[in-house]
Amino acid sequence: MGKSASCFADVLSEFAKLTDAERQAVERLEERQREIRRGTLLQCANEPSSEMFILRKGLMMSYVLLDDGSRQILRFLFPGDMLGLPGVIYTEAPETLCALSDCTVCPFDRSALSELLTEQPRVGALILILSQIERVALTDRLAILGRTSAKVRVGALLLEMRDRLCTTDKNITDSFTLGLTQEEIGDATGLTSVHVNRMLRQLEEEGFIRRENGRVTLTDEAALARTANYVNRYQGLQLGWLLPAR
Amino acid sequence: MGKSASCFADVLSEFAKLTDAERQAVERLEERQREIRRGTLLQCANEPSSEMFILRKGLMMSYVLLDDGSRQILRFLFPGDMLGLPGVIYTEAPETLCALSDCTVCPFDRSALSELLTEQPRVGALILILSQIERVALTDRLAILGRTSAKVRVGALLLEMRDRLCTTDKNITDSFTLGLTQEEIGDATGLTSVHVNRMLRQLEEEGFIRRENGRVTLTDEAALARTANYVNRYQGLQLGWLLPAR
DNA sequence: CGCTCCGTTGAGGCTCATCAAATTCTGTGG
DNA sequence: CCACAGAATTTGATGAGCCTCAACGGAGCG
Repeated sequence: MGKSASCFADVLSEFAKLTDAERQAVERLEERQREIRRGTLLQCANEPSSEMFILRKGLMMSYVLLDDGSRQILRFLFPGDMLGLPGVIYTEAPETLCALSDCTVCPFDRSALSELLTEQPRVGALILILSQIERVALTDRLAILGRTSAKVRVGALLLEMRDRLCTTDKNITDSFTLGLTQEEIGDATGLTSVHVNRMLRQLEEEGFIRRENGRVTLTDEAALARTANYVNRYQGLQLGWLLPAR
Repeated sequence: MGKSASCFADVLSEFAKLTDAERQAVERLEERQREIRRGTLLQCANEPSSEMFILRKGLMMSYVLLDDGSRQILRFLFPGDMLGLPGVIYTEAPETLCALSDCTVCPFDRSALSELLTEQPRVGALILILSQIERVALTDRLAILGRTSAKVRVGALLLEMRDRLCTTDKNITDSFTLGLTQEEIGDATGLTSVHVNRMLRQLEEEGFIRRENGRVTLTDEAALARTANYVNRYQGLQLGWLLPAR
């Protein structure tokens, strides 16, 4: 694979071979590049926004704050993800985008997206597919939050993080550094950090995981996936029908 | 408005004026039409599916069953909605589509979508926008499930249902028939039907709503919306930048 | 060296689930 | 039109799961 000129083109290529023209058009989204520090906000909920981003390096999250002060993390964002589309279609962004580590992002104007969609319809179709994958991942989390116990929620988060980290770093198998505080895990799973702590401990005691200073090892991945109804939504796709070979 | 040849074209027209060619292409999705009875399943989770639908009349839902037997309702579906896209991009559908009332649906093959996307890029862009609106509605629900009390969850569901019913029936203001059992409300909000019952009663006692055999009246909509952080995601859109007038 | 952030642990209380049963509503066939 | 069966709603009692509050230890950093 190596360092491609475009992270996002690499993601799209997983689903369909791009023509040269398509690849060039996609690469234009990543012409500019910006380094941001951990904690930086790229977009703020309830504020106007006209920029979007491709995340090139690092870990980010999107979240909302409710007015009792509690936070719900909606999604973790990984290299190759396109960020901020919901923000630019509304007059006020529905969510906040925040860097969880130092990151590299490529900002682009919404007009760049508009051009890309109208001039490269196949790319538009692939972006729609990505949007649907994200949708399904969100509905999975909805079911987890609505219908499962704290222990299962934490386990499901670990599985999802592992799988998403894998797409960036193919070396990862069952051991990885999470890069999240227990409070962040709690805000993603609808729990308090205190209870997350107890659940991690319990998962460890019951032999599902092992922990050594920030590093997590899944020791019984199959059992974890079974209790959490977990499915990796970046696999099992069938897109042959969508884009005729040309 | 009147009876247009295409429900879906009417939805798209809310966001951008369609050309004649675009409208015709969209109308092709609704060439066939099928009446289905309450309880009919159009698509089953974990089974292959190659068909999609436009819902023309009635109320449907999508849900998943966890293997402890509990059900999470993911989304309620209203006339003008496109159904089943997540189902056709995966080899096995991620969710079940079920009719909550007698419905009229227009089935179409996935190749019809493929053609539409490649031949009418602006329509593709609009479908992407619809997909993003749905995404934001889902993240709103994620925050509700993760971070709010049972009472707020039920209140938020009432508000959302009212707003979605409004787009079909412009007469509705603050009073409407919900068309859901308390068990269904529970499965959508992550509660038991017993607790939904108590919350409805409490909302009534506290003057937020009134109920008369299946009909709900929102008597203090503003307060309800405030406590639930509710935003109607079909409003507040800004799409002028997306599709150049032609 | 002190400060802050994060993880850890304990005690107690509230919210919501569970179980059970009575009552009302709905629809269907006689 | 009525009788009946099944579904949906309502209510109560009990307890589990998770939150809240509080305190302490350790790691990183100025």
